[in-house]
Amino acid sequence: MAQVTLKEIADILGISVTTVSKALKDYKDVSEETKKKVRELAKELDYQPNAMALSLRNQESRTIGLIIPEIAHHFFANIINGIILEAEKHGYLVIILQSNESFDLETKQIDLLLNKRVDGILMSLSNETDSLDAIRKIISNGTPLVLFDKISKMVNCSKVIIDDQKAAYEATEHLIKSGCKKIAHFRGPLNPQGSIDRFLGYKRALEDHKITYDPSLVYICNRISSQEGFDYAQQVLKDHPDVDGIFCITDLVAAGAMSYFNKNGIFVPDQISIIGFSNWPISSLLTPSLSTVDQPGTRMGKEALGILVEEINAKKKKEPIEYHLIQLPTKLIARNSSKKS
Amino acid sequence: MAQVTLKEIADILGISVTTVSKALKDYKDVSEETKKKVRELAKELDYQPNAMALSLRNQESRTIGLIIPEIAHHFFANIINGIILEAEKHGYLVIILQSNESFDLETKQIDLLLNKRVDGILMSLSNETDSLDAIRKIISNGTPLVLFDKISKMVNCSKVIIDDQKAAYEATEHLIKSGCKKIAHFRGPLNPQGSIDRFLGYKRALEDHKITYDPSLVYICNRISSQEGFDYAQQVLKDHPDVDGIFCITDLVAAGAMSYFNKNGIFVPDQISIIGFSNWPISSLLTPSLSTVDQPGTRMGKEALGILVEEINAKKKKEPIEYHLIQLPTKLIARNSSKKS
DNA sequence: CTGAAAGCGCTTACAG
DNA sequence: CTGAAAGCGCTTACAG
Repeated sequence: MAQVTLKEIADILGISVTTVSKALKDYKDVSEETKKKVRELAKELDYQPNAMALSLRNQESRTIGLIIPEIAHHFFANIINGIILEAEKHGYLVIILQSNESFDLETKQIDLLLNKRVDGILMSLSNETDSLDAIRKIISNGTPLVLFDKISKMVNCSKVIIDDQKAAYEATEHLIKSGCKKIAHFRGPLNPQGSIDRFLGYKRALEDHKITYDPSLVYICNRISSQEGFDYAQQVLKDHPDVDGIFCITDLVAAGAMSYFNKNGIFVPDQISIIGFSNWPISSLLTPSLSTVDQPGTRMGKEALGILVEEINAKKKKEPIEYHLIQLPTKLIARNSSKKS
Repeated sequence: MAQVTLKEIADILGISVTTVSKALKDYKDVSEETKKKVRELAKELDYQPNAMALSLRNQESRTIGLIIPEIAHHFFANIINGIILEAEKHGYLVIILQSNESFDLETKQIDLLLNKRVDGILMSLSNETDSLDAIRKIISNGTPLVLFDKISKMVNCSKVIIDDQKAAYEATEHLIKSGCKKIAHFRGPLNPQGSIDRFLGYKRALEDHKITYDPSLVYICNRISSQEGFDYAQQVLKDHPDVDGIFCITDLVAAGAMSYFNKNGIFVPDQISIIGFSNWPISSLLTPSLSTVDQPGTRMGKEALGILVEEINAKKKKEPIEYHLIQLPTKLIARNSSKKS
């Protein structure tokens, strides 16, 4: 059977829709007796307010939109987890869209969400994103927006990120302190801020420890794949036979590199130390176990959603909105892949 | 600025809302001249129909709901990927909820989606789900429902699954053919159908190859974690020093087991062969690379969504709905962890 | 204490 | 060819 409406309850009870509505919302100007009758019947018929009607009437959809480059990705999956968890607490539902690192898709998806009249949007940018017009449209349209992880500094809104530069600095410093003298970096693409910041952290750590930065030790992983890690492992040995440490943009790349070394009798960490980034669940199970940097994905999701809800509420009350920039702490996890004996 | 409405366009042009609406929908009873004027202004003002109003008017939300036990899980993440991809093609948005393997949460989430008046629901059951009342409510409510992966045979609706029994049979047979004589099974919890079916496939493969089934070789991983794999690896060696093969419910469990063996100088595959399940992205990078069974996650998501949309359309046209049971093929992936020399 | 009316933004059967 | 009216299911200011 279809869902019950206020009108049906009103008809059965022989009263008006208005009174039913008010009774259910516990208005003080309805008699206790009427309230009781209404409540009982509503319960019996399992009345549930129609969300479509509520949205239109209240001008809020109680839904927020999320655009993310990739769902099947450990870190993002954790962020989604945090967002959904927190959204449920605040009574929001989450529509998820995947940009697949495509700028065109991302642009279309912004329109989809805007048309859907979501109450707010959470976004992590694709690597391809070069124009910010679509994103600025969200803001000029009056829809609260919070950027997380893959952000652009050029957009004026709240942001939740990790301190990539500091995290990368610590990872690189960890290799240095464990005895590495010549450290390569398998970095991410040139465009995304996070990839730039990790590179800068790497570079700064070298300089602070009086190791000359050598651009030929930096390899670009455009797809951030294990295959690239595998291939560059071979390449870096050819280019620099005396390399003794690698800082990889991601655990996946690090795992690919390690797999090459394992297959070719090069001992990790004795000959080459490796550290990754992200702390994938399986990283501790690699042989040797992979050192890495833990990123608080779930927490990032929760924080981003929390700020978004704040801004939605401020907008409703027509209060001014203050933008936040939150940097979440990361944690270095030293395992066996960087333990020089 | 807020979004433009039909009324605003009508006012500017000095015509009625009705005509604007019809012009935009290219009704034949509107003059070309009017249509042109309306279209141009609509474009200029970037008019986008209000989805809330459309939903209420058309009695469809163009939104479907998805309830899944866990998002941060490789296989499920791929399924979500497939669902979202396909949904976008059909013009549907997807609201995702995570049951976290909790029956209570799952029940609440069903209500949330029903209240939201989603056009259809996609679900994979939690391990805890023992009562099917909430799920049957979806059906009696008239909302199309498709179950995938973790299903219950007791619910009368369409289902998309893999043939777990066959896949497990093949995995076990692969170990037998590679020379294993005494094969343990690190199985999943007792309740979920998939876990039962994989166990049955294991058992049947043994019997078909004249290996006596020994219940003491079966260990239950209630949380399906790598830690359980690690612990049971130690345990099985103690209980059965001559065990020479393990079929694990999941790659994660297998990785845990392999990590124990690697740490304790037990050679995989020479002493013990291991095969997992699911083909996690990192499984090929383990040392030795992990044999496994590939499950078509993305395809499963696409199929499930395709069927759901069919049923939504059939319902709209008041056509009878025919339930499908789709079994997707899996693929055995033999790698080094099961290669006896 | 109760309810008729207006309105959220659309669509469409109907009248002119 | 155009537009007034009704209606999707609610809420709330207002009248009685």
